[in-house]
Amino acid sequence: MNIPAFNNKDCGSCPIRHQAVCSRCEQDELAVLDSIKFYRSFEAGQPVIWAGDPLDFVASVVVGVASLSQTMEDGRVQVTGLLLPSDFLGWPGRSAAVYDVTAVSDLTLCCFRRHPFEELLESTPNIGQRLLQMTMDELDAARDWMVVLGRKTAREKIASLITIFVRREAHLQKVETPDGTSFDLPLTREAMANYLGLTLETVSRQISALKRDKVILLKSKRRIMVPDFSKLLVESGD
Amino acid sequence: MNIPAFNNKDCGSCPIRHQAVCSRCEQDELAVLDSIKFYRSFEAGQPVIWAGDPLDFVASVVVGVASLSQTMEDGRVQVTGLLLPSDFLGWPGRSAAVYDVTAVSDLTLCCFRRHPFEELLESTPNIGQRLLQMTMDELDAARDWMVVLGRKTAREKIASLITIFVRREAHLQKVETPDGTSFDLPLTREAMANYLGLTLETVSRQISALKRDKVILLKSKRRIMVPDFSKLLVESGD
DNA sequence: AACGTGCTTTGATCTATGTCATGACCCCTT
DNA sequence: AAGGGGTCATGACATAGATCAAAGCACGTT
Repeated sequence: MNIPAFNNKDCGSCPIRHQAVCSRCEQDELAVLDSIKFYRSFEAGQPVIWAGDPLDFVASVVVGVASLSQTMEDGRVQVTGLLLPSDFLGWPGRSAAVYDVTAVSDLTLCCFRRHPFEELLESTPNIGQRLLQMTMDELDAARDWMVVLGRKTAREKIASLITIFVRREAHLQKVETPDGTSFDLPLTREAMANYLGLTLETVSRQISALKRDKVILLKSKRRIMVPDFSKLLVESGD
Repeated sequence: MNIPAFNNKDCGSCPIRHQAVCSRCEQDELAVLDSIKFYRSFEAGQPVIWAGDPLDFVASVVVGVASLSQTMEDGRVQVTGLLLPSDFLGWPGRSAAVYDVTAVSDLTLCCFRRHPFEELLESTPNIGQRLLQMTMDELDAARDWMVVLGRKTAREKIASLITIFVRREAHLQKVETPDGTSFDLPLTREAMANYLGLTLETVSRQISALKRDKVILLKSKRRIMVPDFSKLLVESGD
């Protein structure tokens, strides 16, 4: 039981300082945010909050991946969002979580107490305007994902998911061409299935098929290498 | 070629005055908005804008229904959003449309020139804050729809879509219980299919099945009556 | 009244993906 | 080394929904 530590509590050297909801803030605004912030960490697999539970903070993802999901009465699960570093988590104006939130990998959140944060949204335009921008981007991403869920084949779905991880990895490594990028899948086959609207067996079969067709190379069950990104893009259907 | 007219250009008696992006505005703020606004109307079936085309306004839907959609290279289409009266259309901060926008029924938009509107977002908190609230609600709605696309059966999808229309109709008529609500489907079978990630044949078959099972009654191919809303909800899977 | 067009329904058949079942692999504990 | 839990791969089979095809219906036009 090792809770991942995050010891760097200084905004000045925060890894998401210039992408997160606080990115437009000046020193004085940052000081106010600092007074209502605290960090929380979660182990991979642990729940952050369940839908309907009271939630008195909002947060930025600092390190790791979180998922938003909904579960139907009979147990069917759909993941409706992946939150990567700098993404915003929370529902200003609501006192309870709307969706289940789970730490997919080890996760560190920079949390802000909800009430004072809501006051800052009214009083500090740089925060509200940045959050509006981020929320509109998330909405476009959600709409793009609907095409994946509604119209793509299983193979295209898997390829689409892998492109997300490749792009993220290339971005993190500041590489301009993503050819040859390799990385660890942060999701289990089951979690991928729940994000893609498939079963885990189909996910497994399609990954095997992409491997057989040399679109991806598997160094281990989790570690993937993409030799030719454009080939992957063709397989993803867009 | 009869473009639907909308002659009421006075915000004071605008039907969406208290739900739209302008809902929090005071008289003086409304006067500024008024100076950058104009109305546009579209016939059912007409395109409003294509993805990628330059778009120099944002808008509120005043009357009618618009759809957002994406088309894949091989022609597969996914509708990623329905915009009903008071919903916001547009991409502040972007000079081009992100998705195809189509008038599903006869449609009237209250348009604001984009550049001055963006300035208002900076200078008039009541507008930016309302837009943030609306965008977060849209994002939650998009995530709810992902469950429909990813995890529901064809029958559940149809039932889910009908509940949306029933709720809207009951809301418009200010009826508290939606039992017995009747209304015209604003979408063709094909448009429903594109929203639900199905083919039009499957849509047609499932509507026939729900009719056979007395979940819905069809007065004509388009006009629907829902005798027992709770029965419909059960069929929708949530 | 006849015709054409867009929308819808329905039938027959096919297929991608789900379901069920088994075994492999890997890592941790004893 | 043996056992056990979590994860993953793969085969055999079932089925929901897609595809292909035909025809019905509601219209506006000639």
